[in-house]
Amino acid sequence: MAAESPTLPELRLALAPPDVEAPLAVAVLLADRNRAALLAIMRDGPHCVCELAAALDEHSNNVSNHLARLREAGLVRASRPAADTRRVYYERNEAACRAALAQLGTLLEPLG
Amino acid sequence: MAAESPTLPELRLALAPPDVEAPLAVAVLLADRNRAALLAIMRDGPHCVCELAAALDEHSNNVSNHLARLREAGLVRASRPAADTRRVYYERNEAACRAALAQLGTLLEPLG
DNA sequence: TCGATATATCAGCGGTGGGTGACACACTCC
DNA sequence: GGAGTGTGTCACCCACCGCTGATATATCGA
Repeated sequence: MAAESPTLPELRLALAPPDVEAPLAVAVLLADRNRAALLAIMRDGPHCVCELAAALDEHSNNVSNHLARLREAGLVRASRPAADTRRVYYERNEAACRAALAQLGTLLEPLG
Repeated sequence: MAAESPTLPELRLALAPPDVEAPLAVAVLLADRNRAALLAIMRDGPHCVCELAAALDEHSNNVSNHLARLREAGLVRASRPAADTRRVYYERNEAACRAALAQLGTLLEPLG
């Protein structure tokens, strides 16, 4: 459904829509205030869901839902430590976070 | 509307919701396929709206709208070059793009 | 076992934002 | 001036997504 223009300036080609799926997926994940805040809070170490929910003043089921999204993307890990088996602690996967930032770099950094 | 939990594990405080406005604004901008693709395409230099619209197979008014959003955020610049005063050429503001990536780094990079 | 706490999952609702179409404006060429 | 092209703006519609409430599961203490 493009506006067809028969004569584009100086016939500039290389006009295939670039593949932005990977950086787009990262941006969509970060484009929510609660998910962004969750990642920011967890920079100082692991936290359980109830802590994070209290910090954000949100229902824990909502926070759990956002954490699941981040976990599916690999940005955070969940564990139930032996010292506190009742709670689930989430922590950042720093390697994955670095990789995600690198993906965004494909949009925001200059070419090559 | 938080799930109030009277006894958080080991009284972990510092539970104020962090300020994520700036990186969030960047992420929201990038979290659209057309805007992400626009930034990616413009890495190889300035393009006019009709070129970009053709590349994305989108209506030019829609592309113009997305470019306006990017321009308001400072990520791109618009100009009407003397060689082709009929068209408006958009180019990336690399300094602003670097700054935007740095903002996202506050979410994805380790603390301090 | 029963109750309480913590987390997870899901259907349904409502607000937000992108696409579309109509229109206005700028510029060039005839 | 008038036609054609390129760009910008806006109201409207609709799909998508986050929040909510209900429910299920897990773990521990009494």
